[in-house]
Amino acid sequence: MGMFSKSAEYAIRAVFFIAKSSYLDKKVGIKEIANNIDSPEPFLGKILQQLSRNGIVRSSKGPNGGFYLTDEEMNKKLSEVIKAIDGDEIFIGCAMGLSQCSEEFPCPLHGEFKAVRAELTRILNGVTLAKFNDELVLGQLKLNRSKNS
Amino acid sequence: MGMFSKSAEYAIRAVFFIAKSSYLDKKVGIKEIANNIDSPEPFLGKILQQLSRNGIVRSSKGPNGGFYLTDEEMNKKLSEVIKAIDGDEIFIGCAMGLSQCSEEFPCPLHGEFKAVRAELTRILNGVTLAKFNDELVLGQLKLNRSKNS
DNA sequence: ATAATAAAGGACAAAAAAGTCTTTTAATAT
DNA sequence: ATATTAAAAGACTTTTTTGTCCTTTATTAT
Repeated sequence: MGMFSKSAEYAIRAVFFIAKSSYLDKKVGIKEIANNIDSPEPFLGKILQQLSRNGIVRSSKGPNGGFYLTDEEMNKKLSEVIKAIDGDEIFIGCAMGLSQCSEEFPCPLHGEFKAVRAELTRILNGVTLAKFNDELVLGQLKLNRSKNS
Repeated sequence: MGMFSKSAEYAIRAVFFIAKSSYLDKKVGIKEIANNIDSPEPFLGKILQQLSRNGIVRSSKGPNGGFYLTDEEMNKKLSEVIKAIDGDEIFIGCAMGLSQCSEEFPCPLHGEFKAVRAELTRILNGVTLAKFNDELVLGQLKLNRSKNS
């Protein structure tokens, strides 16, 4: 695995895609999202449910329904997206997996990993969903695996 | 999960413990390691096998056998331990899981995550197994979950 | 009201990670 | 040589993660 779980990776891509659509006041369905971010459709459904329950995205049922973001969600940090899916272990946990590791009783790597976690936190707190929308809307960035740039 | 897999966490703790024993020219068996780092004994065996195959630790069979490190292994970087178990995805992979993400065709988070990965790499390359031995041998650091400091 | 649409929810299946058990191989002490 | 010790190897089980499918609920257009 990479830095995050597969679910969290899908979540990030999905949220960016929804943000892009919301920019045009357009709700998007699971199918369209899945097609655009290369994710299995039913599995993505589960992830979107979680994001919805955690207030990261909004949804409406029925015809013309789908997922969307309001200004409120646009200002969510990427760290909140990650936490909604993977929890906060990556932000606070001990690198060696020692539950009793703390400032008071630091593990051998505690000091070193503080820097890594701080950098990770700083960056993921600094990125809001709105922040990338311009680039995404301009088409300079892509969320899927298509070959042609 | 945290930053690394459970297996990698056990591996780091085990390698530090073996380093500490090797400092005293003492080989250690799976059972003793497992007891001291809070890991399931047979599972740890598998992990030590992998570390051995990858040249991170040495082992000898038979009476008075066990795991140990020579000066050569003492100079291994922590990043090599992680890579032996988890592979190198965490050091090179795209945060969003996009396989085609690259310098040329960066994903929306590419630039931001470069900094995180660089910091992670810098730290894990900077830590050799020998480096922590003094502290460990002096007993200032611990590798298990025991309550009394 | 009714039909159509789309997310929510729950039960299930497959794959991967984590963990266990037993047998084999290599080393060493007697 | 033989018994003993300890890692290596392989087969297996459990748990977690990932992924699928089917039914229900809510919304909207007619």
